[in-house]
Amino acid sequence: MIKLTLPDGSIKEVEEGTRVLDVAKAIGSGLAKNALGGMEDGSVVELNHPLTRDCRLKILTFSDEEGRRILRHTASHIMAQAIKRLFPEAKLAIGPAIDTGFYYDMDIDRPFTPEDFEAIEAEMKKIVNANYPIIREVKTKEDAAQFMKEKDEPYKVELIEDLPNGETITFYSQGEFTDLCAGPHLPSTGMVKTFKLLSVAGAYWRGDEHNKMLQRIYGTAFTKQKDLDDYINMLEEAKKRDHRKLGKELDLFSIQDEGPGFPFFHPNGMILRNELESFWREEHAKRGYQEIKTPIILDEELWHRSGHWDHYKEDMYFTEIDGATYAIKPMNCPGAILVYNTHLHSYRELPIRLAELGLVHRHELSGALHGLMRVRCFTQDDAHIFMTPDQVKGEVLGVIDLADHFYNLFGFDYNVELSTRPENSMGTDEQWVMATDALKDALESKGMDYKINEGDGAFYGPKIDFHLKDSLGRTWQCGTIQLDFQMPERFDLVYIGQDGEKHRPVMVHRTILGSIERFIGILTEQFAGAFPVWLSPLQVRVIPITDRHREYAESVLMAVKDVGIRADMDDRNEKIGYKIREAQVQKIPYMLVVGDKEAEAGNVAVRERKAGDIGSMTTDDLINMVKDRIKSKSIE
RNA sequence: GCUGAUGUAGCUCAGCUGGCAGAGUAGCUGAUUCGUAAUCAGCAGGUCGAGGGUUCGAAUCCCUCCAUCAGCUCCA
Repeated sequence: MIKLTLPDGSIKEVEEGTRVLDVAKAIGSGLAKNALGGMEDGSVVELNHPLTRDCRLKILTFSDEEGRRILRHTASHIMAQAIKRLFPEAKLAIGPAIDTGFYYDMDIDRPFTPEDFEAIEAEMKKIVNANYPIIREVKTKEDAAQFMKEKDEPYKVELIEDLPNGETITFYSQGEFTDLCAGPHLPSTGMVKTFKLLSVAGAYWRGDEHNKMLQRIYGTAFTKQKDLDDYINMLEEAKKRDHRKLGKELDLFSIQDEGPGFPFFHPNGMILRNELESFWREEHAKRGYQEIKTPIILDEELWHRSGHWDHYKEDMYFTEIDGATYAIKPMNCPGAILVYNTHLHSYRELPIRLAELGLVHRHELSGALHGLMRVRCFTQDDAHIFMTPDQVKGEVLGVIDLADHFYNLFGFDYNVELSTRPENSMGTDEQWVMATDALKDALESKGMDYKINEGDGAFYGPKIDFHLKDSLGRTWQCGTIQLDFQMPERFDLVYIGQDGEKHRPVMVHRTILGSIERFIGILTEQFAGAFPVWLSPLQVRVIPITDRHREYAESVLMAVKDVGIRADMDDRNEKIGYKIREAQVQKIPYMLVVGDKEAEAGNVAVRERKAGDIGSMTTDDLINMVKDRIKSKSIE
């Protein structure tokens, strides 16, 4: 007998060799029905896995991330099997589960169309109904390679050949279909009840743009039809929150054929943007930042000195002035450095925090452009902090706190990544280790969870990145903290220390919002266009019921505008429902309906965009309520 | 940049195997003066993304380019 410790702490004794599924059955038939796999001492195992030692065991269901992955991985095999039946010439590459479903990469000359999905799904249904047992098998590397050569699956052969020698190589078979796969899988194809193919797109073999482009079919799978329906519904809802759609509807910005990736901000968008920027300025002034502004076009020679020429030229735009070449800045750092170098600095002045809302231009690939999220010109809420080496930790912690402050204000969830030394970077290994450890140390002393992104740092130093989610859950880098020992060296930055000698300062590049444009995109999706009152382009709309109330409405409007609230009046000759609907569609936070009753009592009938009609109050009370909301930056 | 899809009125979209370019909505004009998500009528609105080709005839078929969307790659 062996002892299993279950998640609730209870201990279950079973015979050695008992399968995970049998344990689930012994616990309860409901659990057995929902079981998709097991977690044995922290590693994922299949339902058919025999337990041979004392362990901690958890039965995985669809509510576990790992459980979902097992289901969806099996679904991807079923899809591959169906495609091989319909298109035997398709060559299989890889087919993993992902957070929202699964995909399989195939090499086939004929492009898949969404119309093919129906046929593939129908074939998948047959495979599910046939309920083939899924059988695991181990082969030696030689046998495995031989097997896939015979099947004429070149991508699989390549995968096998890249595995270390002596590795056990597992295969999974269901019916006539056998695939190289590490597993785990469900015990049979009949357990994949609900699935749907979603899209097809190109993907490079092994993610390398020099390799052949394969076709990737995305799908998803659930245990219940309702969950699938909810997921499809969620995708529909997310489309309504898309900042590109809302940006047009709310007249915030536009992107035109005349300037791909170069957004135009409209009056409404500028109000929001200016509010955001003035808040940003206040918060930075409070924390000892000084604001600067540096030119957009600077001599090419500067970019040779900074290292951008060697490491970033491909992403830069250039222009010519009086026969000399100038670069359009892709980053603000060299400008900030030139400002620093206009004086000799004392250690007493450090840290010097030079902030800049700097407009940068970068040549992004045309296919990468995405609304305001990825553009070719954007305003970084940049700052460069010049400091002594022993001030680094304190400064980095200060920036982490500031980022947290901003993100919390909007109720954003964010995740943190630490990016290490990339290829084609400047400096010595020692400098990189030192810089990377300093950032790690700061994160750990904050007790923050973070993911390491190997080789993803800037060319001059490692970085901490803050990622925010859009309406579809895709993440976008916003804040960043980059530690730099290189530029101070290259520009011979110095400060005079206590000893009267010259010393080399350390430099931090950092953003909080990242790019104002991207941040506005994220904000739009987070609030589905119903911005917090303080950011709303229009905060109050006065709506007289008929012409005869116009005069009173005018006096209300004047009173509201007088205290600095952004307000207008809809005195068109339309029915009240029509005007309300329009204001509602524009997501105006407060609608003030005024008719006979209000004019007589000196009141306003208040409709809030989310709560609806919240009753009558005096104009003064309304003004105070709105002012409080604005002042507190309430997100409701 | 790559793979695939898409591009028709300000916006959302219809337009079949090639045969007079449409709807809803927004806009303008008039009527209606109305109590919390769409009042009625009329008018106007187009180089069918751009350029080339096939054809008696092209929004529709072919080619090239541009832009957008999804994904890959890349990145704030």
